[in-house]
Amino acid sequence: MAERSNRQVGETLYFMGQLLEVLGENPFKVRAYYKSAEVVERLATPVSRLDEEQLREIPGIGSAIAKKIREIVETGTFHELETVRAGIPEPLIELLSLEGIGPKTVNKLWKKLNVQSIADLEREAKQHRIRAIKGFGEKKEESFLKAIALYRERSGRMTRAEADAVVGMVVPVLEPGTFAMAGSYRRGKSTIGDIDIVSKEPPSVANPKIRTVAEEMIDEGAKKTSFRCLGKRVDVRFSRPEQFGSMLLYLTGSKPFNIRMREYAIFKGFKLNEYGLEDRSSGHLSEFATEEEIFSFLGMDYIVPELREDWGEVEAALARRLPVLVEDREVRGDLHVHSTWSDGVMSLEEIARAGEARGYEYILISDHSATLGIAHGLDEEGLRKQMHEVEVTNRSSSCRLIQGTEVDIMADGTLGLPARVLADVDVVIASIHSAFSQERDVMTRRVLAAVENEHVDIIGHPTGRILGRRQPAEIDIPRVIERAAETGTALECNASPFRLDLDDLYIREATRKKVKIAIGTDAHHPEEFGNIRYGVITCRRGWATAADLLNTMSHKELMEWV
DNA sequence: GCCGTTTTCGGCCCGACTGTTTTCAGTCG
Repeated sequence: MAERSNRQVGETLYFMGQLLEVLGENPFKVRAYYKSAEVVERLATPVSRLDEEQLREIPGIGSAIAKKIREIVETGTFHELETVRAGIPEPLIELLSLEGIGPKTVNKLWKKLNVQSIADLEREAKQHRIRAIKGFGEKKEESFLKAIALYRERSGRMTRAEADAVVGMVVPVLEPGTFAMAGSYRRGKSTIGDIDIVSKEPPSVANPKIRTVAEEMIDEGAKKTSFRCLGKRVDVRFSRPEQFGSMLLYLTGSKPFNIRMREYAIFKGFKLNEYGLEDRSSGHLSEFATEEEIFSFLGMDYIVPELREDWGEVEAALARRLPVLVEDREVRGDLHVHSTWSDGVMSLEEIARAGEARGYEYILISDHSATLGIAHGLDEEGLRKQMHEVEVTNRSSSCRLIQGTEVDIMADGTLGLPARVLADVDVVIASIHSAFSQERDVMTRRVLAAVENEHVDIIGHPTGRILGRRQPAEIDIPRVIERAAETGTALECNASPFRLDLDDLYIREATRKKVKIAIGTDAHHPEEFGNIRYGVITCRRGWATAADLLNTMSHKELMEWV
């Protein structure tokens, strides 16, 4: 039987939450299902391996949901879900994806007009039958049609590069020094839903400038403005400078982190909101210009944005046991770069100059092996010629090029170059570039074979995902991490904004198991060297310290490590 | 349905904005 992935289990729990919500169930019960879904999906360990008792120990999962998870693992669903599902038309749930439509609206449309799908809603709105319902009017009909149109052309979450493009449009119209980025952008997530900004400028000053870059103003109030830019939603909250810290804390989130912080504030006798901390007995409001002052006021260490996920960081901050995360400036080199010897556009000379310009000690030249047809890879002879050119280039460069290769992990788990060649290469990255749809067991064994190969130093982009285009391959990453810990193999955090692979949760699992992480940009073009920051921030989200990375080692230490 | 630094029962974050309303419900973040 195929093992159920955490994603599948999470989606099932999430679906239950949606069904209950549309039925008008107790909102806290609904929240419990959503919360458990989220917890399961960001757990590195597969829930299918945990028994009921172990599941119950996970915060957010109680005895009822623990039982249901076991049921999902064994049967793919659970009895109560099937009972509830039978009473609701399936396409109804999709209506929840429309902007401005929540469970109450879905329920009302269903009960009053027998709307069961988006197509039904579109028809009813066009024929002006919505306005017949009490509480709904002409504007609702318009907004439903607009939401449907928007949903059909939806482009989903942004890569970090796309988000940077939106930011690049908006930021130039704002006054320098008067604003800060917030939301998932600031937290460094690998994909971004919308762009959040906190501004000290009053809306009367900022809004006219914003309109010049907005395709559409979604709403404009005295305290916030929402608009669309490059098709993406941007939210701006306005704040007085004295309250800037509270507003930034609030808008940075995450939502679970905010809830945790506000609960803790209640425990300490305060109400926490975006304006400050209000003493619950006296009503006195303390204001904070910076986030640091808020953490200090509550008696905890400062939590950097990357850690704000309610992932144990609040407890760690209270106990003053937060990790010291790796920083950009500690990175001494890039561990995955392609040259004109395979599918890159840079010569070795150009790569060395780029490395010097960035102040790097070294760059790992990791061109493809010849098995990958599309990438014009190197065979044994080509690789030996490249070794010579690397040597020559290094004579006149302060940034050392390290001879490496990115060798294919073939469908059967063997490598694309013979062992005698790999033995002569300083650093070997082994990656999967083909046969992504193998079954989980086959796929996992394939990667494990590479981990166990004595010549392999790093597993490149381990899950193979391409954000928005290709799901992660069916690989048991926790098992790969366990084995990598035993063999001393490093795992890559590929810094391409289209990959960010491994992602934060596996980085955290890997560092817990003392597996080293190698950040590589996979750069094929000179402008891609800057992507290293996406890799660093992803590692920070995975609680990685400088000691967890290969990139923080000196050239000498790195060579000793391999 | 979860959880307990105040609780094994009774809470569960907090506020902005829109549309449809004469005071609020619903949605969103």
